[in-house]
Amino acid sequence: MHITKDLVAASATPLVLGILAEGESYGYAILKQVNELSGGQLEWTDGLLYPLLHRLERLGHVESAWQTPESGRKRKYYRITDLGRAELAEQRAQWTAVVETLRGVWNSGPMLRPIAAPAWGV
Amino acid sequence: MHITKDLVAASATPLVLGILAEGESYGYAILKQVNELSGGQLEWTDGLLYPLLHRLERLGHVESAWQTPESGRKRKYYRITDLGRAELAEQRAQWTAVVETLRGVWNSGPMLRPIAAPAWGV
DNA sequence: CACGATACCTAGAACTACTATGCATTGCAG
DNA sequence: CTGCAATGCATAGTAGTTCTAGGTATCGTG
Repeated sequence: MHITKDLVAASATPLVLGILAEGESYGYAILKQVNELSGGQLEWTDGLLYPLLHRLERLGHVESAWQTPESGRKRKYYRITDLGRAELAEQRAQWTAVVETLRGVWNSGPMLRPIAAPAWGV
Repeated sequence: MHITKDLVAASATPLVLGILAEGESYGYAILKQVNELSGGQLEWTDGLLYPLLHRLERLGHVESAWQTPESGRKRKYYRITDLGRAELAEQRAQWTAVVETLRGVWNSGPMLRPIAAPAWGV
């Protein structure tokens, strides 16, 4: 299953903030995590993630710091800020609202009768 | 609560297909329905909806036909096609997958420990 | 010492969506 | 009987964003 561009875009920010809410991490690791975590359905590229991280930092939702492990390359670790946590909560609320609306439509709730249902082709 | 542009974009197609899956309708009515249905949270404009309907028609997901009611203006009624129903099912599956992934992150499932959790600021 | 994996970054083309505007009809308030 | 709000549909063009493609560099391993 290939996931729509729009859906990928809409879920990117809450996913990253959600992951960082559990602990610091860095770009490459986040990438692997998301790709595995979704069973390969969300095919993120680094070209998607890095600009997003930069944007989140510019907005003050995350902070970053370089770290050089004993062995291996330098990594830029990201940490969520209080503002970021607030944003995450906001995003969760929005997702909940939209999912509720969709569920309403998909379950054909009684409030969803069409306003007019004329015979087709008259 | 103002809903993100991305989220609006991602939910627009499944919402419209979902509404039309319950019966024919026309632009203006769909607009009112969505705005009310979401408690005013999804603020759709006609400039968003009409191009979307045209696109869905171009893709063969919906069909349209003009109708003139006894009283009132002419309306262009839209009806979902078999292809559209297939697309709707596909979209539902995608939404489910993404929502599941998000839920996993938000609930801090045990599989979501960060790969490395170094002391910050070292 | 070469190659695959790790790790990060960005310019610019390619695409897309939203604003603003336009048109036409109907029904109701004044 | 007139003028305005609501109904109803449509699109051009800009303003914006996103993805592709490429670039840099280090490390571990065969």
